[in-house]
Amino acid sequence: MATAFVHSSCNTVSGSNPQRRLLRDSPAASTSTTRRWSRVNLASVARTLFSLINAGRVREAASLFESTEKPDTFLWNLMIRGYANGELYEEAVHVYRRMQDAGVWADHFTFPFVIKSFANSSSYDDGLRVHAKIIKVGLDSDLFICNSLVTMYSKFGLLSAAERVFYEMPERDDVSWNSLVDGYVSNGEGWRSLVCIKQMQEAFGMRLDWFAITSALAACSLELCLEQGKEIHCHVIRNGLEPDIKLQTALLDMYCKNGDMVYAQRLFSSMSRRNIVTWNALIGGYALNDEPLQAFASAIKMQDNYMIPDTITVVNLLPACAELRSMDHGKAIHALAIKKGFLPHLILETALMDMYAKCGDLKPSELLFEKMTEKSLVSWNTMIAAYVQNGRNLEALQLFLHLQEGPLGPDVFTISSIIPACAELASLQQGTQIHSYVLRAGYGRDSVVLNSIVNMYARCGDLNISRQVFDRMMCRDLVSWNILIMGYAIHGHGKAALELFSAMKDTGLKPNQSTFTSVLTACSITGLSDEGWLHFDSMQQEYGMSPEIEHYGCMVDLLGRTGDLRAAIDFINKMPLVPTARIWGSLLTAGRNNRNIEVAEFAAEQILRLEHDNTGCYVLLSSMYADAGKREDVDRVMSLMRQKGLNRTAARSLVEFDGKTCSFVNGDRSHDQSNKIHQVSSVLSRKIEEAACDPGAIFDPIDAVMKKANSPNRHSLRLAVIFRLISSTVGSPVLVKKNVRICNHCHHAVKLISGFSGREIIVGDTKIYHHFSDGTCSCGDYW
DNA sequence: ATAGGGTTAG
Repeated sequence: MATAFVHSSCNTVSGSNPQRRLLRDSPAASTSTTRRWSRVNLASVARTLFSLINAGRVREAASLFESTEKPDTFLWNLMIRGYANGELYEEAVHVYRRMQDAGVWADHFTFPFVIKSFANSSSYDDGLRVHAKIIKVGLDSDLFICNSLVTMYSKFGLLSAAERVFYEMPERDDVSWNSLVDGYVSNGEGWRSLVCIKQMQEAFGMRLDWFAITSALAACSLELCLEQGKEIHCHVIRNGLEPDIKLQTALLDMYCKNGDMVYAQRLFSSMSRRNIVTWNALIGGYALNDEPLQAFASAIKMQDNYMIPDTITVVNLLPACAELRSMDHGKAIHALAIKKGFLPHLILETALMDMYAKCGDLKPSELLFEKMTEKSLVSWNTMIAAYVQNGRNLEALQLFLHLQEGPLGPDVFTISSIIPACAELASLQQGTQIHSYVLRAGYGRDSVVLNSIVNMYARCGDLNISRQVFDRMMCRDLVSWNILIMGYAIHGHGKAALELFSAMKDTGLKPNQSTFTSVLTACSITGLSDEGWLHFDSMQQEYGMSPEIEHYGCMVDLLGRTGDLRAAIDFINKMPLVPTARIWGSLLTAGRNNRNIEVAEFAAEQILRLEHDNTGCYVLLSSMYADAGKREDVDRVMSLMRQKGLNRTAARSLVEFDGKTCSFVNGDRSHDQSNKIHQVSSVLSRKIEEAACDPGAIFDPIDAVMKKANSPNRHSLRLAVIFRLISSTVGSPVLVKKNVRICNHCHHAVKLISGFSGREIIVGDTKIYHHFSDGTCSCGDYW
């Protein structure tokens, strides 16, 4: 052994560089006696250092190493290995640098440790440099080095580089294959890893070992291949592979991820030993598969078995709290995590943010997010999604813009949260920018993302672009069609929507429940009565579907639209489903539009029986009374609402200007141009009164009762429309988005304004889009 | 002496 050390030391020290020899061989050390003594000394140091490193005693090894004069390659390698195996990668790299500075040559033993250190400290540039060096010194065909490089590149996410090393290496062993397979799995490429495994088995006749099996199981979890996962399970049993606790847990996890909790539970019961990881996998499985109670039960059972919950247990339980919408459970777990000292922890904090948001409380989420010392893209995505889920679209958009100021770039998750926010806000400019980002970032083939973009353009009032994106999609799925049909429906293009529906059927796609929601919505909004009934029947007769509450709602809307309120009530009474507030809401609207107060009162009664806090219902009823001149009833309804401690939803109108969303409330004076807006509003109001057909102009008790700020002249919609009219190019359409439905007064006023200004004005409310032009509206005054 | 992933957030 000692000779080998001396040999490698000679290799390193002497070489053929006279200058190096000159530098290293100082006159004092060049006598033959000193050299012999130092060889003996080096050999004994090597033996001690070797056993210290193997025992994991790196610090002691380091002090011995530092006191050693002129350590040889072997000693340097030992130190680098000691640090790398102790996960002290910075130190390992530091030692490697000192080794280079000392002029000692790195060999085929050195590089695997160095590569590992760069790989695990995400030192991308250093990793590439060391690869170049390896090629330069001619070690690029070494099996161990190449295997390490494959792992390094896949840890960097550079799969094509990993593949290149793999395919160019002169010989490959099982570690080479397993490293590549793992590279695919850990980069989310489940399919490619399964293909690779098949190849190594079939084309190269290799046996799958423990590592290959665990990778294959992870791939089956990723791609939801339950059948292949089961095959691997059989393979384990058939080939008599000793299923150790890790392998069994990997199997358990595969069943959990594939949603087969029955099998997972069976496997779990059959296990002779279980550790914390096993329990965590089971708990995570129940939480993932919407069995929150089972998740909690398992956590309790786990503790009965003397297992102490760890960070991962807590992370796995949080989605169960979210699923139950139980803040109490969530808070208790949060408290436990604090008590146990699990925080701060990036993943745990992110999971907590998500839990609070899903339980409907954004405050704790925001606090957690602000205070996080380290934020990953997932943290940002979670917070953005939290805002969107809770209807706080403006904040979501602000946070999204804030994210882009930093080093992190939005990914598909970010995009699929933020696009619906743009749709809700009708932020066409923002949405368009994000669309172009999607194309640049290469997410333009993701059908989920594209579908949300088609929807976004439709909700931003641009049906043409929406259609264009749809037409250019590589593969349109059922959702794409449903979205586009709905887009045409809400803009009042019922005929076009129905044409799309038949085009969809021509492609061989089978409609689902959502398709019929889109189709029936199209019929009801456009008043296509015969077609509506035809499709309502065909959905049952031809497709064997049972209509859901939404479909019945559309039919009530349709009946209301044709003015047959008696038939609408009969239809509701004969429905096989229990009518919900949504159904009575359609009847209420029908009553309002047909000016039938009795029907409206009846519908409102039903709604308030189900939803005592439905403010929209009070408001609509009171406005009907107002229009009918029933002052006492207005007072009665409004005071009833106040008694219940309810406030009417603050009406808001949004417009986008210069890429920013501007929000207006009734009587708003907060805007830069408020003075001008109000001046124009007064002028227009006079013109509208002169036109003398405002239904509210003759007698308007609401105006009398409410403060002046609440007069229809000051409604948020009018302010928003005027702002947009005076601040945009002549001739371009005006788009306003509202959070409540348009009132009669505004509808009438905007019709006239579109005539006065010669501009197209599009107003999206919570249900439909009104296209005003030349003094008329696309909804035909029924909404 | 050298290369290796059981459970964790959207």
